[in-house]
Amino acid sequence: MKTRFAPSPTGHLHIGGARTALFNWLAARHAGGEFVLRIEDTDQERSKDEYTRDILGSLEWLGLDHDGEPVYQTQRTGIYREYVDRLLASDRAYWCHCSQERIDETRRAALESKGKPRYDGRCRDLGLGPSPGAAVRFKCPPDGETAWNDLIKGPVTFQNGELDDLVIVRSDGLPTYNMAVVADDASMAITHVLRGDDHVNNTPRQILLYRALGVPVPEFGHLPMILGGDKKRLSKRHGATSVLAYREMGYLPKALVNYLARLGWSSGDKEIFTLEEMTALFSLSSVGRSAAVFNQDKLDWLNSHYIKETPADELAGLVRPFLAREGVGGMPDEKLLAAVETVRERGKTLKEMAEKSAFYFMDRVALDPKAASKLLDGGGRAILRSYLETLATLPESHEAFDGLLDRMASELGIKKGAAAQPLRLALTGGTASPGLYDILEILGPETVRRRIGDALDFKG
RNA sequence: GUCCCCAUCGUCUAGUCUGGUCCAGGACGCCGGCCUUUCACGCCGGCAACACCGGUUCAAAUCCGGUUGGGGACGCCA
Repeated sequence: MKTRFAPSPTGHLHIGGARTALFNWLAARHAGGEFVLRIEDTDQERSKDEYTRDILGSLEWLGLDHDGEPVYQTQRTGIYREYVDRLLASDRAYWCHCSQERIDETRRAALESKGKPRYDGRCRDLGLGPSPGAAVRFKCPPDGETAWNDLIKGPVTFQNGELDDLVIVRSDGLPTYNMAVVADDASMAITHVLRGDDHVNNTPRQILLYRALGVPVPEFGHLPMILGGDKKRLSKRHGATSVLAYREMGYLPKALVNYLARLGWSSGDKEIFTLEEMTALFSLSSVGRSAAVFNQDKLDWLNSHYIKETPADELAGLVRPFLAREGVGGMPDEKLLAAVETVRERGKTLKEMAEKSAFYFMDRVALDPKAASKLLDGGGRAILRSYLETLATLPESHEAFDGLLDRMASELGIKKGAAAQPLRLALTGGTASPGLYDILEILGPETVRRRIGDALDFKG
């Protein structure tokens, strides 16, 4: 088995493309076959190198390695020329001199009369030759039907009469998508073409092209679309769609891959999969046929799961750049590690973890005004002063802090929670945080004293 | 408009091929409780679906037909 992922570098690699790549990768790896990458850059207008880099970087981040070097369509024009010549020579294609205006007009008229917009075949039997501005069209059989057994959808049939004579070489000499894909997949010996559902209606045209060329037709499998919450095809207006945007938001590649795999594919009740497990279990026959709605809550859950599993030192290294974005850095590894551990179960993303742990590393924390006005009244300040006194007598160890809250509460005759909140506010600036004993230990006596002092000085 | 495809909890899905074991299972989310120094984590419990109509059959989520709904495609873009 040989599969390929063939994105066009006209935008960032998005969620849908990533899943297509993943399924191609899984199918190939499961079968011990090859997975190759082909950059479909024949659209001179919109293709950009930065997008190619984005696609390559995204796949690498996801851990989807490809065999061999990526193939670029713009470097294969000789191959296309060869295939087109064969079609021309065998009278399966012809030169078309129709102007863009005439074609547009025909289409407009067809749409107006509620028909299917299609080329009327004016140049089909004119025996025209090449000329500047001319295009080459494929002679589509007017009768009969073209069918295939889709690996995911099952049997699909199209009446050839529905198809028209598609352009296979544009007037600029470059092949169009359908021609290039067929020439490439044929010459690269691709055995299984797995792509988005939006390509089903290209498939009969391509099969016709394969047959006209007299080359083996590969197997086809069309993956259901990924939709947004409104059940419309996932797009920018649904929020982040590019793979790298998810990296920026603090998602782990394992989580994204796991999520994407479960979008359309399943293996019984299993939800958590490593790439290795997916590879072992993957089967196109267990890929669903209906479109799936992208659900970030579930992605978040998976991300939390993988965050919980990540070894401490690795996790600390992953959070560090996010902390830098929060404006803190230069902390010793040991302190970073301890701090990150306290937020490991409190953040759904690396970004959230950084946000929740930044207070450890700031010179001064800004007190949440609402909480301050509520907690730093006379009583609250008295509690803080008690902490100052008590803490001064304590050795700086976690064991020493043990039970501190209980002692303070009984000493002051208040509830444990009431004793904790003013201190939490002073130390972290807010009312929700990791455990106070951990914070006391990580912050150290000097910082603790200073922050309590700052809170006592706070003027609402 | 034409063509193609799809249809189980709010969402992802198991079950559909090989009808009965499914008054439909799991997961996310949601709700309630427990734990608790806050927030989380964790644990326990709960709500929640076979789109509709006909047919076949002793029996249908599962097979057939239709309806409705949804998606996709109709480029010298890919």
